[in-house]
Amino acid sequence: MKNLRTIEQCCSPLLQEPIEPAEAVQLATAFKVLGDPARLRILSLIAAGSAGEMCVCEMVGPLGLSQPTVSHHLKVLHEAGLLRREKRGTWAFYAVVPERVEALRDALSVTAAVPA
Amino acid sequence: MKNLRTIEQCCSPLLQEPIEPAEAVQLATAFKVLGDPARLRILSLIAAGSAGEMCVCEMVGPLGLSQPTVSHHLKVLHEAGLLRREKRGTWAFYAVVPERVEALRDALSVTAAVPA
DNA sequence: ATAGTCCATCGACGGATGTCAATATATGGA
DNA sequence: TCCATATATTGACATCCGTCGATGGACTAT
Repeated sequence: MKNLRTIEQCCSPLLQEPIEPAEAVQLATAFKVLGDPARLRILSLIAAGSAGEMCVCEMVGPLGLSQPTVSHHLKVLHEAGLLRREKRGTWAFYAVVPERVEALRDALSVTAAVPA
Repeated sequence: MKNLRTIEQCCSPLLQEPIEPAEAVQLATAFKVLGDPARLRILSLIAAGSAGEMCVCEMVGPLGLSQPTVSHHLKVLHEAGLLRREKRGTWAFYAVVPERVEALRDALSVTAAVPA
């Protein structure tokens, strides 16, 4: 698990221009993070919730996984830049970083993107 | 490697509605396919090429991988519905299935999608 | 028929990954 | 200070995955 901080510049649309080997590694690393059911459920759990954020203790039950396992997945998602972490008291609250998800989404664009 | 044929109905936007555990498995299986540099490069190589399709012998060189390895990745991409295969003579031509890529792209939508 | 080319499959190997129990760390309250 | 709660880390385990060499199967041309 390296190079997770430098994925920021990634995600040119791989179906439109030939992708560089190095960029392929970056993108693949990001998609690999999404390639686990537990992590997708964590993202959905947080994003579809009403608060926009969620503490770890609220996730363990619904996910049906042990607390260390949930903590592990949260770390992976956080290091991939997909989750923001805020510690308040003993609790750790996690929120989705939408721009990060959008960036990965844009990499899968088939037609040219509309400028913002 | 199972359930690769039934991913067709997948991909409701996971950040907007809570995702079902079974659907999370389907989606994760699909993203896992994208979570490899070689497979991303294969998709890009074919899609960014001028013909829209490419035979295996044209990929081995640029990818710098052995022919069995390339064949393995092509199989994975094909079973995931991301590549279409057509055999002509001794050659096997592969083409990207854009709708499949779009479907995965839509799963990462943050805002509601515009109906076609 | 024989040889050659293209592609897929098999078997094996090393490394990565998801999971949990046990433990550590930190924060807040009695 | 001491205990309880919340989270992170460690260590271990089984499984999965990417890779290659060797082989097999199909088609073409000579």
